[in-house]
Amino acid sequence: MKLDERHLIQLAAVVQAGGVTEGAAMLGLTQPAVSRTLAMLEKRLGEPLFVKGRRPLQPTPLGRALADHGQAMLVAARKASSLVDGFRHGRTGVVRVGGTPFFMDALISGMIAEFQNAAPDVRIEQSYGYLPDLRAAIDADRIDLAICPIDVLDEGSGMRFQELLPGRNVVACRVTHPLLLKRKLAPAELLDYPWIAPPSGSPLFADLHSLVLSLGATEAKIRYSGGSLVSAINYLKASDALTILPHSVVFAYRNDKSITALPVNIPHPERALGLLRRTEEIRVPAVEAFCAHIRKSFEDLRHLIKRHEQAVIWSL
Amino acid sequence: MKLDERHLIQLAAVVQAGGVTEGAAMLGLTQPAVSRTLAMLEKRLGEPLFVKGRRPLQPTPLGRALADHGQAMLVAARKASSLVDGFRHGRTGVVRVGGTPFFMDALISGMIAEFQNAAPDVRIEQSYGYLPDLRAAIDADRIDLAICPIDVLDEGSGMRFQELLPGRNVVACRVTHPLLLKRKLAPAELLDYPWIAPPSGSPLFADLHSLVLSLGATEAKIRYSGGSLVSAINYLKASDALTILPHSVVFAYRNDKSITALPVNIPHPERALGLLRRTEEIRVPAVEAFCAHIRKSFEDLRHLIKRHEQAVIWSL
DNA sequence: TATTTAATATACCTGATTGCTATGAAGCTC
DNA sequence: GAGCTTCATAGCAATCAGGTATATTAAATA
Repeated sequence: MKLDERHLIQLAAVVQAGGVTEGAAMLGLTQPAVSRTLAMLEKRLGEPLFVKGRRPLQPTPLGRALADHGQAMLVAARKASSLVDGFRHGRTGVVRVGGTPFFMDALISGMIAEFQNAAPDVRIEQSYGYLPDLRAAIDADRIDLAICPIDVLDEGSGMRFQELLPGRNVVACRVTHPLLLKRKLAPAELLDYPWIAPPSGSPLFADLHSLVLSLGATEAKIRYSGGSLVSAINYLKASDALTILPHSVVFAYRNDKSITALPVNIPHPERALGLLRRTEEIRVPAVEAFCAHIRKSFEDLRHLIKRHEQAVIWSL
Repeated sequence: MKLDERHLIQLAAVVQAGGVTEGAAMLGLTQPAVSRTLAMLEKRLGEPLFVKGRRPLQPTPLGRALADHGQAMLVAARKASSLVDGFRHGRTGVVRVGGTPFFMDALISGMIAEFQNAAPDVRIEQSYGYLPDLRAAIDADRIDLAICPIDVLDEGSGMRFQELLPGRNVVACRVTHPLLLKRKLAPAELLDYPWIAPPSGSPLFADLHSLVLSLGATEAKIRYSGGSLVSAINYLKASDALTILPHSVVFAYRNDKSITALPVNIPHPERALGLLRRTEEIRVPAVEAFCAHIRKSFEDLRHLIKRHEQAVIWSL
């Protein structure tokens, strides 16, 4: 016996409300509509759903049992509705974000936490990678967006790039580093200290190479490599080693007061940190909201950096 | 956002089946119908439910989440359907049966067990009472049927009566009772022994009274009263007391070989055990099936009694 | 790469169903 | 029994769900 789901829901509402009129109102329908539905149901079933002639409308056992199933449908329908509403406002869903390890660890993870304070029902699936992998992942729809440094985006790739921060690297060291005591720092002195190599394959690795070249050398004294950001920072804290890091990453650790940037200018890369997405991406509100949050966060970060630097200048 | 339940179910079927065509088939619909439903859904939501251009049809996160809710509705709908089917064949439901204690305990309880061997999903709610209570209970729709002795049913009461067994009482005693040894049993001797009184209010109680009167006395030596059937039987087994019982009840205990009926004729009541129901009862299949089973069981019982008595005659 | 094949989308039509308003019938309350 | 509330019925308009036929698209194969 095939039953119309709508009918069962109306039945459930009536049983729950204890009357046709109220049940109809609960569903935003008129009483005659629901009344007819019940009459049709009874006719089709050949069985009554309510005992006749009792005013506090009393369901038969069958009526009650069917109403229970209708109730299940009703709650499913409600849940589906609220799911859609949540989804539309970006309050629900999944965002798959990929990015380069250092930025993700230093900056993005915290921004994700902030985002989820406002949108707790959006799940974030993070993954790591560098530009080629990330592009492939976006193409294959394994991630919704990537956050990574990028120099130039070839047109027609179906990708959209939005800059978040200009590229700017610094040489990082611990706050007790001897070079910080020098009144005047000769760039060549950098080569006197051991270096931590950024992950191979990362843009930073290439930047380190060109830095070394600009210093007139062919290679630095690489003593440690392969570690994640935390490993590098910890190593940095415990030694006089140097490494190259994005300025924003060092900035993010400013409250630690354990690492800082050397006051030495190094060539900044022709590259900016940015948001990479498909242009013809199906507009997933949660993803939109997340991207908006990330952009907002970086904008705030830019201002913060600017204010911070002015403060430093003032204090000099 | 209001969503049509039917649409969600179709979505669920498609997601589950992994294709529109198969999903449609699963629901007994054609492919275009379901295809259009999905298109409409996507249009209304403003969000895609499936990622385009992939043949092993792949739902978007939203599509999958909505399909889950649709799945819930689908199982509810299936359950409702099977509920109705079960109900129509009397395989599901509740039967509320009232009856006089002795018959219920001695005969009906066993028949209920047999019935449920065939219809395990029908719940039986048993209650006790005598005719006036039972009639009131039927009227108030507290029970679906009553099984009790009844003499005459006034017309126009909205009740229907179906005879199950003719009224026939016997004097019961334990198998080692001294009166059973007597070659010829004078009815007056019955009064020499102590008696167990049936529950006050029961027809049997009235029968005992008229039996005593027919023996020329005004009252028997009542030593025990108020007990249920089991109490009475146990008392009977442990003493030379007598009591009046329906023949069928004593018959039901024949395999116990602990109580029996005295070979003495006593007036049988103008009353028959029967099934009492409302005439305009809404036809609940489970109730119908149960009544049919009860009538069948009593018919079998009648034959059994007849065969049993013939065997007894042969053996004499 | 061209061709075939399977699956999905679209177009169009019909009948059923839903929703409404208006109104009659039936219970409950006092 | 009067008045009030609630349920049932009738009639009507609009929508929608379902069907068949067909175009389009994506996958599979040569």
